[in-house]
Amino acid sequence: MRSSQYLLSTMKENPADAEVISHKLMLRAGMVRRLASGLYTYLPTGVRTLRKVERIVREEMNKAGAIEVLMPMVQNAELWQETGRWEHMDAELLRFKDRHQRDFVLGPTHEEVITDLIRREVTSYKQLPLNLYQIQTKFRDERRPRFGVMRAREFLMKDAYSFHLTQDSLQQTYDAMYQAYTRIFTRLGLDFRAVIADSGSIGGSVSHEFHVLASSGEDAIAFSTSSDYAANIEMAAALPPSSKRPAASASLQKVATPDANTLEELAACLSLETSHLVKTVLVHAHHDTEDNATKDNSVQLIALVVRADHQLNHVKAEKHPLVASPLTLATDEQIKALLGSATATIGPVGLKVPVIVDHSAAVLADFSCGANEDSHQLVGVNWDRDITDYQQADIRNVVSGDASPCGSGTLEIKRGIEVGHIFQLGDKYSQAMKAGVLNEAGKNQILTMGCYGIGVSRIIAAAIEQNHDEYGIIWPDTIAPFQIALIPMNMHKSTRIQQAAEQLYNELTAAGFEVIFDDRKERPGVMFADMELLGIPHHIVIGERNLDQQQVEYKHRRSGSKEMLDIAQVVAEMTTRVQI
RNA sequence: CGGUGAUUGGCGCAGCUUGGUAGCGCACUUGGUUUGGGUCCAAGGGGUCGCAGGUUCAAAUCCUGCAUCACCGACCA
Repeated sequence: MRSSQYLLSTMKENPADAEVISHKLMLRAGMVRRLASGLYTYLPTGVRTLRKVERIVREEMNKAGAIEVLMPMVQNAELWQETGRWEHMDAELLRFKDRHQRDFVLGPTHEEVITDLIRREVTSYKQLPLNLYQIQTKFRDERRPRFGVMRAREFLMKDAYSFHLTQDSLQQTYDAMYQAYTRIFTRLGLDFRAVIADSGSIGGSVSHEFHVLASSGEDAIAFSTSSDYAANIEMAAALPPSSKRPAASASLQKVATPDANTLEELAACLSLETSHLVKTVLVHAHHDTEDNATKDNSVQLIALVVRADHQLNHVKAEKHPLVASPLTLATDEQIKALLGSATATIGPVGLKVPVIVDHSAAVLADFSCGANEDSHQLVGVNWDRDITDYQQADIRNVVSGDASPCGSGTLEIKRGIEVGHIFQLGDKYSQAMKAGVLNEAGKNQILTMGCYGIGVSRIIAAAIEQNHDEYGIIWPDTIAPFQIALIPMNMHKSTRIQQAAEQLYNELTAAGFEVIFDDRKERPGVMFADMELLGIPHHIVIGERNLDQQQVEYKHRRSGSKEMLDIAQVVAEMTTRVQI
């Protein structure tokens, strides 16, 4: 590609609304442009990288025995009503009507469509197992799109769905996908980890996420310092403390804390460590009957208590049998109905609702909590003496230094960008949609399913987060928009340079390399800066002074190392240097 | 969804307090100059000042409403 005939669209300055480095660089390098919140146009350079990521994903999926299909992005509401997700997925699901006033959604995922397909097409156990995938645009109406294509509303995803007669068969495909994902992210040149994950609203039991490690990541991951254990913090179990609760020594007192607005101020005001303070949250209780009204004030509440220096873990909390899922905070009106005033200063003493205490808060003695009265705090509080009816559970996030639940080492927390997620779904969708086949005994049997996603467009942002420097992007060879940048110095002044450049361009292109030939009438500094910003991994500079020795300069973008190459050897040298 | 802030040429910004013919840098066009790290000089082109309404002789500027965008939060006693 000749840059004079291409659309480079590079920018010197950072656009004001970009926050993370990948977003800034994608805009500056001319990979994407924002259309509206969470919606992006891919410019030619962006598309080239997108297609390369797609290619690697496709190759490895095919190799792992998956078969490509393509499903519609627009889906009819009936399917979503069948699985109940028309109601449950709520605001994230973009709904609209066609000209006949029929309801549709823009597909955020395709379990319903693929299950509908399979129940029609597959009738015998002999056709199983099957693993079908597509690479397609998804739309999720994110409450807060951000970080450019990292959390966009419209994005490119590889989603695969497998169908089985038995759990063993599902486990085999699941393992194969785990291996395929490992190969994909390795080929993409990413520093990643597979971690134990929550299956969330998709459903199912067993699940792993694949995270690219980066400080800008939105997820926290807990690692053991001395084993392979790695889990999303949502799932990392906090072991109960081994220490026993000390005996109560203080008496219960109420103190006024008028000026304390934060936990730290409160702790200082009471001369306590924040670890001797507990915080209490009121949430909705789980209803046995499904259609219980949840909007009136008669809703049942539950108090959740954790140490003030810990964080409540939503995922753990909503899995507790007493707690409503999804986790729903009590409204001011509901708190007022319970306590007589809409205070935010809540504590478990004297509460007329079930109390669930985190293990580490339950070993505190002589601690402090809210007095259920504005600006007042109880001190010298003790379990069993002051609060008799409560139960213990693990409802907090692990923190760095906690004992690892695998039994070996302590936990360390790092941040990650979720680029892949695999699930064992079980029969959640096949049961709801009656997707079964005839088994060997001639009986209808509901299928068991797995599903496997990769955020193709997100991978690009994640790769940049891990691969950049002060000059711009540093692409891994496998996903660079171009492999080689050919940079002639002052070509328009020298026919010698021009001839050498043209010849090299033809030779490299004929040898199958993807070359960006910077034939613009620009000064050298402009070309260097643009090619570095773009992140092209291999640069070849043709200059008058080296041409006398029949040499060109080779520069490696990542290492910055430079060396001279004989012009006749360039194609052979590139063959050994460019990774494919 | 809640809070905060922003919206002036393709990008980054000033001007608004105190109303009076819309400006700067980058980018773009033309000519010259320079040529191994974003040269320099000169001349140009390009803006319904987010939208609607109001106040006023006069609104980018003051007032009202709306829209869009960004950031923070959505465990906090």
